[in-house]
Amino acid sequence: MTTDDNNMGRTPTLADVAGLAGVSTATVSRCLNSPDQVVERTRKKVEDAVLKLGYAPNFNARALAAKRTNTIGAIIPTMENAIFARGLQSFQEELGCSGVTLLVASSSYRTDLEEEQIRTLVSRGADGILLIGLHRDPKIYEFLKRQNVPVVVAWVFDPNAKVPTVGFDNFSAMKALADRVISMGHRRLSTITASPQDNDRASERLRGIYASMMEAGIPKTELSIVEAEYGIDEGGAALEQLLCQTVRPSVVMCGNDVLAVGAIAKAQELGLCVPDDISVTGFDDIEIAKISSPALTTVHVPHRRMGKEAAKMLINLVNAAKNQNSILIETSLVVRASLSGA
Amino acid sequence: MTTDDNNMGRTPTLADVAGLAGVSTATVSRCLNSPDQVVERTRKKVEDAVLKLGYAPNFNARALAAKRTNTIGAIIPTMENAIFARGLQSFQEELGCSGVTLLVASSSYRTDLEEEQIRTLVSRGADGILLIGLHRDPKIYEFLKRQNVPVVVAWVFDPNAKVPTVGFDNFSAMKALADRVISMGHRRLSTITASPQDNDRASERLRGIYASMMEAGIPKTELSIVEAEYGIDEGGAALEQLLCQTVRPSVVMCGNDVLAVGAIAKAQELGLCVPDDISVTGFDDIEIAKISSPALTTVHVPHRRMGKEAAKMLINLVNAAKNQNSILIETSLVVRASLSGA
DNA sequence: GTGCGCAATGCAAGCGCTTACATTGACGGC
DNA sequence: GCCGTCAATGTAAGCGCTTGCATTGCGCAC
Repeated sequence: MTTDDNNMGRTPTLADVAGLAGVSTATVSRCLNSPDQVVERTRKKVEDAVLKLGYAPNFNARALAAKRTNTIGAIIPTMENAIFARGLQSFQEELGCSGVTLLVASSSYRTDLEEEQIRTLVSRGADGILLIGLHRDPKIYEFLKRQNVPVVVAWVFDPNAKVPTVGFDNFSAMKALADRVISMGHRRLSTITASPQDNDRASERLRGIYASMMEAGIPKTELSIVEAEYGIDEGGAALEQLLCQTVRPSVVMCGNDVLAVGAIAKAQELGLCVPDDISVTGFDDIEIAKISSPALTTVHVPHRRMGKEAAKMLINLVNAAKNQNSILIETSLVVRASLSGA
Repeated sequence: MTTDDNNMGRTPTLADVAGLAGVSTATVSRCLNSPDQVVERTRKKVEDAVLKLGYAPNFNARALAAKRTNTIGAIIPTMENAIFARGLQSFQEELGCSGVTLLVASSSYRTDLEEEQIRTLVSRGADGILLIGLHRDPKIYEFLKRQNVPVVVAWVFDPNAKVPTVGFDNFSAMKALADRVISMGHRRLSTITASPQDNDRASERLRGIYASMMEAGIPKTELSIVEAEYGIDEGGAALEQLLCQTVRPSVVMCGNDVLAVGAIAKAQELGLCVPDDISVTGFDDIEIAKISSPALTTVHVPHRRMGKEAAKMLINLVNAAKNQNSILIETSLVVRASLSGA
């Protein structure tokens, strides 16, 4: 027994396998990547050697040589709530069907971090990237184009964007909800929203509320706005802030279900009855919307379908590089007990 | 203007930067990795070239040459609920402090998938790996050891395991809860749990319940068990199943808060009053535990601290390779309204 | 002025893999 | 029996980077 061909020291390489199997590295490589090019007998020898050595290919070397990673990256604002997790899960499942691995990073809603992570993903050789929302420094899109990395943007729909989008119309969805709210007699409106600054979903939804108010002839000033990060406790805190104001709003439209559930809990804690004293609405229709008490009026977003479509589109782009048309995901109003007439 | 030194075609490489800056590739590399080895004037030239070219280093090439990726991998059972997400978030934050990137994969609670993903992470050159729970094929641990990739296991505590763990004592935590439940007079017990088959957290917690029953002289048969995947709807379905049995349990101890919230919602839907007709307990103490109505009796797990400690430990292992001692994360009982006397 | 030490830089050998191209040899048609 | 064909395999040139070692040239002590 020699000292170097067996399981001593270094982790085994392609060359080790080739040596053991008595073939060239090229043949081993072919066994791994396109087995049908190799005759049965040879393949068997190679497979035995692989097993015996416990060989695992070095991904980085492979990526370097092949200039392809079969990897797609996604950057989401946060992993901490179910909203993105669910869409991402089906995104991942769909990718998996095509043998593509998903790399996830979360930006904590910070554009600087996001930018850094985009660079990281690119330099890791992601064949494509999924981003949430369109709003970001144009330089990033240039960078991506220059690096030849296709991008799909999800969670928003904009057929005129310079990158394909898979998502819903945040403006119209929220406007539809606001229309309903206003039609039920609400006039003193309020909203708890993520900062619309760097967040086009939030700003579009806000626009939706304003548009609805305008149509109903309600002055803009009738909407009180509190910004909050997404979280149950944050929703509660935001509600308290709203209640401090001179006129108490009759309804609070929350940027998502998590905020809404927090707001409801806090309202109840403060002795208010939802919806009699104050109505609350959410956005997303995640599971807690249904089990909240009172159950949450919200906008249903088919996250899974969105994730799946985004994956398909990205795979197409990676493979064929032909342009893809943006896909509109339809949302729907779900009216439940947390909303009542004013 | 020549055709190849500027921003045409290919993405720029180290050599391009070196050419533009009029230095060697080694110098450029040093500028990027240990700037203090390079004199100011040279560094400036290089930085200008980098900017001008929009150069981004090729991670794979770097990893191949340097045999280090500054990357740590984590495989969690699911991204779909907040339980792991939160621990992972602080894990990531802590890693970020040391300039380490996190790669996340989710195994959907499937051991075969997990194994595959471990191989993927290793072949991607992860410097270390975080795993949830100890229970898995010993071969995997051997593989990891052979590949020289340090591992930390979280969510469980076992000082005798062959790998360091950062977690809590699932057995004792659940036993403490069961002790409380039983001390309140409950005798007809039930539990909704993940399949304890491949899940040591679940099996330990189950053992905890049995241990408590035994101490109280309650026969094992008094515990009805329903297995369910983690999810609100699944919790509801499991509850229905429990209610079909001849004797209705007076308490249902759920494997986590998500199941518990689902069970509560379903019970209420069926016209039962919680806790008067049936008590419900959870595990984890995530945010919804507090806002559920009635609020959930559960076991508080400091997920953030666990994530942070795991990160520190893994970084130590990667750097120094000295053995680390397992860390016990203390849990605590949180008694809220969902549990009452039998 | 000479020589030494040392900081700054360059040279070039890989890292482990893929793949275009070259080589081999078995087989069948003539 | 010869040769063309083609499938199976081998050869070797990179992929873009890091890094040990060699080289350069500067400042200083003498």
